[in-house]
Amino acid sequence: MSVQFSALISPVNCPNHGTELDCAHCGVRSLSVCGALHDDELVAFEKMSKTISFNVRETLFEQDEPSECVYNITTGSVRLYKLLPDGRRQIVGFALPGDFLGLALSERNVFSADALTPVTACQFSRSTFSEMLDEKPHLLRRLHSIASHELTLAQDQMVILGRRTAEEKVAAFLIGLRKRWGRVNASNLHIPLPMTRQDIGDFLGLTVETVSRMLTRMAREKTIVIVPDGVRLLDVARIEALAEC
Amino acid sequence: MSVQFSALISPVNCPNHGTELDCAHCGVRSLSVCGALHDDELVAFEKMSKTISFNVRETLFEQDEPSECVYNITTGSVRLYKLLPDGRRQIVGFALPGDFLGLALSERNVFSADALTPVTACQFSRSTFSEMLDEKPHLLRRLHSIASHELTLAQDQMVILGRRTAEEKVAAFLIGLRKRWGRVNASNLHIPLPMTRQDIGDFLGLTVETVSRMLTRMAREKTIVIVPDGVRLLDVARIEALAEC
DNA sequence: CGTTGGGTTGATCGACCTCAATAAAAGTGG
DNA sequence: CCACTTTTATTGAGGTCGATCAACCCAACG
Repeated sequence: MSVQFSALISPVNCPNHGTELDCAHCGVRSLSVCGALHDDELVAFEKMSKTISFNVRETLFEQDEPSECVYNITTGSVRLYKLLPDGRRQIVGFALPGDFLGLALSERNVFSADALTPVTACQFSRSTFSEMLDEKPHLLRRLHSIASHELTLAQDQMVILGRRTAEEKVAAFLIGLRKRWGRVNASNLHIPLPMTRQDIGDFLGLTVETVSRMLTRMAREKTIVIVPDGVRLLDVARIEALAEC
Repeated sequence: MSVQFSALISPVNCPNHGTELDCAHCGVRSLSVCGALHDDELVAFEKMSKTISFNVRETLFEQDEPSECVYNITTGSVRLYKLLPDGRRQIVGFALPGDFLGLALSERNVFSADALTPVTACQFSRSTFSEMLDEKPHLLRRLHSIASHELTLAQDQMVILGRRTAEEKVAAFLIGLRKRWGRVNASNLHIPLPMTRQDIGDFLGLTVETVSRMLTRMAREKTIVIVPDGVRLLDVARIEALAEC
């Protein structure tokens, strides 16, 4: 992981020298917006982008601030959240490699984003990106398809938040993450959890303690094993039954 | 209301005779996808659509069924919901006049939709509509902008579901509806509630009883008045404070 | 080696749910 | 127009799931 990471952030040292090499060899291209582009378009596309990296806990952008850029995550994970004035927090999603941030193309950011792990991303000026959408309808089509998918996921999350028990929430969370990691990473029984228990709680509408208790319970019942930085699923069928029902 | 309604459903009696009159005089055009079209495009657009009406409780489409059509609501309200196998229900939204159903353009419906009141809508074949998007990038752009907005609303709803108290949920619900009715209907202190208390509960992750109790409490404290088919806001600032915080 | 930030575990509390009864409203058919 | 049923809304009493509060563990780190 650390090897892969340092290899991928190397372009950061010369951010204005976008070479063809990056996009052509990008592991997440097929998953991303860029997957919609032909090889020749990709060269122009790459010139408009800048590889950028963030350290752990570093902020990509903040809620309500003017939205200057959009991002395509290449490595690492990002948490996306909204804060209430009194400090309550709702995490609206976790961005993984291949995910696009800035779908709304709105004047101001509708949530905050910060890095859970070291992160690399392709950064585009929002206005440049928006102009590109007017020139390349198939890119817009792709973006719309991604946004629709996100909307569907958000609606699934509404079911989880509104109508499921703590145990079902945690099970659904694990199943959802497993599916998403599966797009990036073949191993699908080990689920990396780069976020804290607090983050999971703020995503599921639970407290840290409840998340911890549910995970320990599942571990006690041999449904999962808690490992450093994640969990390993032992009884996928059981977790899916909890999540689906 | 009943007069307006019967006037608007008249085209239903001759569904294949879309006349220019409808779109040109449509009260919600500027709010809808169709707002993106020029007058000349509108004629072609209209030919592809069919005015359709639904009675109270009638189903527009059901979750997981193949998605044949997309709809643009012209009058009435629709509830959109997901069911869990054990009967628990999460309402993911209410569609009002001007709202578009079928943003995802997916093969199968991701939620069910049925009419809360008599409803009229413009119906398009999904495939026809999708082809039209390829020909008219500005229509796609409009659709994407609507989808992004819906995504933002869904994320706001996640905050409500995950991190707010029962009273705040009901307050946020009223404020949200007020804003949306304001686009259709100028009167903004009277808020029509075409849905039942059960529906509101299933939207907010509460039970009927809790919704009823919160509304009665707000009425007792002179924040609102409960009227037939809706509420009237007395102290908007107070409700907004509850919703915002 | 003290400090700090996660994570776990236990005891208690309370917001909301559940269950039950009643009231009010809306259909329905004569 | 009125009995009758059905649906929706309200209100109360009591129970419970997850929150809160508090203690403790452990690993990372200067």
